[in-house]
Amino acid sequence: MSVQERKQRERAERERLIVATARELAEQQGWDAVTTRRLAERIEYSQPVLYSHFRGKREIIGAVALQGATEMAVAMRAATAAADGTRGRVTALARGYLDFAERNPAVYDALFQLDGGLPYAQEDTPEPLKDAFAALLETLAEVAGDGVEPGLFTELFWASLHGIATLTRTRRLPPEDTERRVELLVDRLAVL
Amino acid sequence: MSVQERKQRERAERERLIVATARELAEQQGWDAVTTRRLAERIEYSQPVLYSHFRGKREIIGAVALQGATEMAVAMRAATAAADGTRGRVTALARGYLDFAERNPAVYDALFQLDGGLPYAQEDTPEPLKDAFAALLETLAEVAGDGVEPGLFTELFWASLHGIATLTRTRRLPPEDTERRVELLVDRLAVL
DNA sequence: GATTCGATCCTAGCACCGCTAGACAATCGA
DNA sequence: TCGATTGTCTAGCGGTGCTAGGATCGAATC
Repeated sequence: MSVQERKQRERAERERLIVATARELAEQQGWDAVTTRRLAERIEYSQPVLYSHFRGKREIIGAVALQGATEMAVAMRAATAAADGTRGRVTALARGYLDFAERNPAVYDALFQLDGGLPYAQEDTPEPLKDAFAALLETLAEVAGDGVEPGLFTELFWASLHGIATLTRTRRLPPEDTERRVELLVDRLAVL
Repeated sequence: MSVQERKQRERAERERLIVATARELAEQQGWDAVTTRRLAERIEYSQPVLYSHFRGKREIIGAVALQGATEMAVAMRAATAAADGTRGRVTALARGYLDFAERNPAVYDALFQLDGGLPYAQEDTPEPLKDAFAALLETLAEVAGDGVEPGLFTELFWASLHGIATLTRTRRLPPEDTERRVELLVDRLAVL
């Protein structure tokens, strides 16, 4: 029994190593640089080992996304907890979101740009994803306004942040005005 | 002279064929399916011919993007022209934008998701891109509100639409509520 | 303690990718 | 008619994601 348990532990450890290495490589050099060969070399195993843990590259992206979702939820809750007042919390949330996206571009891509094979906005959506959305909802529900579903409002607010984050990072929006855009967004969208 | 002119014409014609074929293939099967081999086969030339017109695949994406920007500007102006009242025009603009994105996903990707090697938000930004932004600005300037730069407001509105468009297409937002999101967006962001 | 047997891992290879060097043919100007 | 230039192609480079099949190793059995 104990031998099997040890093997299982080692296997789980190796899986964590794969995900961590993929994430690290992606943050350092972008997801294009995360090839199965390079990844295999870094974890000091051969390529096929990756396929004994994940169906393919897509699933590895998905694993990074799930890890990222948990961290993102933590980051957003920490940002809002440190802020005062309704308006302050909403602004802090928006900044926290964009900050996370800027600091963890590869994770953000895994979550919201790339195909990680994860189901979103469904019943079988993984818990970390639901929780990240919940973290947004918690703060935004109180500024949705009368007669507006908090969920719908959160989706819209999220979409706006997502647009800012992605367009800014791909240099389609000049980065220097981000703060003003955030303030305008909060001012207009939120009912304070 | 006339011989050279004919050759030049034929060359230009072939370039149009490449761009049109790339776009068609991308809309049919996605950009991943647009490989230089397949593209070459479809235009009935060998692969290297592509490289006598474009530096590489990236530039082909850029060419599709420019074509798409022109069409998008036309589509948005048409949408607003057919609408009545300030609010009607803004709503029509938003719908027109999302409609274009949904109907031309590959072109939309070339414009706003993929790397086509084009400079955005700069002095040397190609005219079609500037004009597409101008088409947004024309309608949105009048609802920016007092003391808010129309350009900044347009960027934010655009980012929100972009977020809705991309998150919806990748199934991260349920598509059935798009119309309600648009109405909420217009209601809140625009100063009517 | 030797031997079987199953799990584990690696080598080698598939078909495909973007891109390019160099051979070849067609066309042009002298 | 001949050389030079232009245009196009074949073939190939190093890379990709992924997998088949063989080697190896350790645990369990005799």
